[in-house]
Amino acid sequence: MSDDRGTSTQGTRQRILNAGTELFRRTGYTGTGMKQIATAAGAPFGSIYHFFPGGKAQLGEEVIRTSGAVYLDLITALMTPYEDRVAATADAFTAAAGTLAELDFADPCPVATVALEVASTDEALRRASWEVFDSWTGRLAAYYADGGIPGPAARETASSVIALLEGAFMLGRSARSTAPVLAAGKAAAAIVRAALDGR
Amino acid sequence: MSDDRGTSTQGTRQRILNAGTELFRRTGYTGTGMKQIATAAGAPFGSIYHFFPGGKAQLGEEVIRTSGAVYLDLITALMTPYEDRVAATADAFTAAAGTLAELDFADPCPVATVALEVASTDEALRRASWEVFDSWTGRLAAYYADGGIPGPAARETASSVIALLEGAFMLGRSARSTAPVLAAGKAAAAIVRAALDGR
DNA sequence: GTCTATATCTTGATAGAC
DNA sequence: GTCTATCAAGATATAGAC
Repeated sequence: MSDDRGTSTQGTRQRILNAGTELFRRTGYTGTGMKQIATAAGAPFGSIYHFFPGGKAQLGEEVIRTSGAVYLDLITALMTPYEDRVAATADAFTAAAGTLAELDFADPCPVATVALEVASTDEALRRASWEVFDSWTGRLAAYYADGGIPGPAARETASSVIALLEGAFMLGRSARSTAPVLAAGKAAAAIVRAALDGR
Repeated sequence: MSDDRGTSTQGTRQRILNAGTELFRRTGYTGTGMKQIATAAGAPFGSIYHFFPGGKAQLGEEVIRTSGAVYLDLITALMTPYEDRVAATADAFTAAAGTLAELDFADPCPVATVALEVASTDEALRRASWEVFDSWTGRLAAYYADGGIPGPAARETASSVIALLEGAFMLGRSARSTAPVLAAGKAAAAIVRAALDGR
C-alpha cells in the first residue's frame, strides 16, 4: 500500500489514460474531445493538462504506446501455449471474433482508427502507431520463425496476419457481425500453412 | 452539350463531392471541416448546403456510395482480363502498392477511415460503408466462384482478401512504405490458392 | 494537486442580400 | 444559384483561486 506515497495522483492519471483509450477506440482521435475524456474519467478538466502538459497530442501518443505494449504481451500470451502455429493463429482469430462481439462492435484494436486518422496529418502520432504495429509484427514473426518459417518469410507472414486481423475488424465493425473475422481466421491459417510449406 | 440544360450547377456539385472524397481519405470524416471542403472545391460555403441540404451527413453518405460504385467497377476491370485467379489477386495487390505510393500514402480506399470512425457513432454512415464493402465482396466472390471456388468458400475468400487489402493499407500508410501491401499480395495469393484446392 | 472560469478559435449550420 | 455575415455550440488550451 506504500505505492501511493501520500499522494493520490497516480489513480487520476491512469483513469484519464483509460478513458482516452476507451473513447479513441469508439469515436476516434479527432472525434473525441478533451472535455469528454475528463468527464468519462471522473476528473476535473484542468487535471488533464496537469498530467499531460502536451495536451491532446501527448495523451494520444501515450494511449497508443501503452495500448501497444499491452497488446504485445497479449500476443505472447495467446500464442505461447501452442506448438502448432496454424492452430494458434486460427484460434486467435476465433477469440478476436468473440472480443469484437463482447465490445458491441467497438474497435478491439485501440490503435487502428487513430492510425488511419493521423497517418497523413500528424507525424508524431503516425510514428507512434507504426512503432506499435512494428513491435507486434516482430513478436509474431519471431514466433513463426521459431516454428520453422524462414526469417524473411516469417516477417512477411506476420505482417500479413496482422493486416488481415485489422481489416477483418474493419469489415466486422461495419457489418456489426463477427462473420468477417471468422472467415479471416480460416484465411490466416492458410497463410501460415503456405509459409510453413515454403510456398 | 445539352446535358447542362441552361444551368451550370452540376459542375459545382461534382467539385464539392470530389473535394469531400479527397479530404475524407486524408483527414477523415470528423477531421474534415465543411469550410475546408468548400475552399478545396473552389465553391462558396453556402453552395454546400444548397446542393447537400442534409449537411455533412448527406455529403458523407454520398461520398461513400459514389466511391463505392467507382471501386466496384474497378474490381471488375482489374480482374476480368485474368483467367488465373491467383495471378489476378497477386497482381491487384502489386498495383495497389503502386497507387499507395503515388498518393504519397494517403488512403487508397476512400471508405476505410470513415468506416472506422463512424462504425460506433453514426448508424446511417455505418450502413452505407457496409453496403459498399458488401458489394465489393459480392463482386469478387462471383469472380472466384466462376473460377472454381465453391459458393460459400468463395464469399469467405473474397471477404478475407478485401480485409487483407484494407489492413495492408493501414500498415502501409502507418509505415509510409509499400512493403506491407506487397507482403499481403503473397498472402492473398496463398488464400486464393488454398480455397481453389478446397482446403 | 484540484477544480473553475475563461480566452480564443473553429465547427456545422442558417439567413438573407444579390 | 452565388456569396457573405452571422449564430450557437463545440473545440483546445490557459490562468489562477483554493
